Amino acid sequence: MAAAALRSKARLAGSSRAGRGSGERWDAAATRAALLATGAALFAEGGFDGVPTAAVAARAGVNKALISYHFGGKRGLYRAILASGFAEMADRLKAVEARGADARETLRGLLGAFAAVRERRPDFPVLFVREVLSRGIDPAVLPHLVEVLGVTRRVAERGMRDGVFRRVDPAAMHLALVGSLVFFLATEPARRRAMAAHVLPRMPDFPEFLRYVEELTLRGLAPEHPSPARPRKGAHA
Amino acid sequence: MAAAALRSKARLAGSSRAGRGSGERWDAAATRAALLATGAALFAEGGFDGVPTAAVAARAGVNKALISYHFGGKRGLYRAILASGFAEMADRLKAVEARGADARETLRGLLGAFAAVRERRPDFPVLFVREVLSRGIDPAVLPHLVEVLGVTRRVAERGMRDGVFRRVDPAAMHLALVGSLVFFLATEPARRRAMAAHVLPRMPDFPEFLRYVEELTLRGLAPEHPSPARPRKGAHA
DNA sequence: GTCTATAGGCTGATAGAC
DNA sequence: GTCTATCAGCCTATAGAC
Repeated sequence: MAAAALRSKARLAGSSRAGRGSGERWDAAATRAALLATGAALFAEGGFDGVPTAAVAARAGVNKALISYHFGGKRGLYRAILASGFAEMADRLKAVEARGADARETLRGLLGAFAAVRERRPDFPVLFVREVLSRGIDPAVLPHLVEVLGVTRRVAERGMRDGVFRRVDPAAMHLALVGSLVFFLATEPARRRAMAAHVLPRMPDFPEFLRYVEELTLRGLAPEHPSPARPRKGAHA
Repeated sequence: MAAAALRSKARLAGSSRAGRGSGERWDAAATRAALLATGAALFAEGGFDGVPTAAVAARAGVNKALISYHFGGKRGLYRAILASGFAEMADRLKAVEARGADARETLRGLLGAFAAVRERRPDFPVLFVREVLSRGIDPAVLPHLVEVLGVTRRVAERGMRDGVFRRVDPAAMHLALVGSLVFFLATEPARRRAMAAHVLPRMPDFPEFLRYVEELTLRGLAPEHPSPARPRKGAHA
């Protein structure tokens, strides 16, 4: 997690930075990437107010002053971290939606997208919860939130239209789904620690939990009768 | 929310404080109560690190130094707030369990207990989430958490034994249920603000959401066949 | 772009009078 | 039990050298 490691990682994923003169070819981009990555990890653990900029800079192997230089201050860094996480989340969900599968299959895909995000950005769920707990949602992330809401709303509506879901409030479905997943992920570190210390019994890991939520939701949303709403056409299962 | 109001509120709910000499009869208890109430509200909004002790003291109408005197410092006050909230939550859930109704009815009762806690302590859900997000769960609240976990686990097991729930992991059921409810409540303030600013569409209020979760869970947990496991006895609905 | 040094603000805790 | 006054520590931001 030292400067070198983070910087070379950033270099590999470098955002199209063509070579320059001598020693400083990808330094700026690497600095930013290191600060974003370290900031995500530390802010997730301690919250915005709980982490000094010195800690972020040190663990990123970067000078304190560069936070102000590149992000305009601590708050700016925090915003940048959030925005990038939300953007990725929204993009993935929209990609699943674009596949155009039926409602049940799309819903499964959305759960899979959650798993993918968790894989790539394990800190994001915690940051997400912290943000939505805070006084006001950052104006920069709100559009992404609205997009996500739109995706799940459309799945719900499509499912109801096609007769594979019973009549429910799409927003309630969204909140229940997102809430249980995000809560699970956000509290996973604490749960893991408690289990390691044997103060909590064994609890499911994320794949197991995902399966439970998927099953519960698909069963819980199933219409009363095998296939009622679709114009007409005999039962199909 | 000034000193006077909080103190008299505390006096009414005073914890068996017999009269004393002259002016200071219930002052100490009232001071503690005011600090606990104000602290809960402010820490919920801003988090532990986000709220100065001066702010808590001022809004409680109490002197800053009394936080150290009565609670041994800021952290001590925070702990006391958490502990009392968790204790009430655990007590309510156990009371529902003690009613001894069948699993489905008990599950409904547990959801009702959530609603009751939210009524009496609107800040608790947020504090709960913040706590479980933090580095380590406070040793003082952990026992309560384990108790809560035990209650839902027993409901799940009983439901499965009686054949009214299909076979699921009780811990997964617990996490999905608690997660969606707590997430809803913890994010309600932010959602409300966003809806007032017309940047979010209308979303369900808590009673509506509770009904959705109850319905989803009971349907989603229902066994495949009307009444399979219970020794024998024809279908019952 | 990066780094050092430092300014300036705020915070939690306490000593000691009442 | 309550209050005033004060202090030592930490934290963010920036000026200016390289």
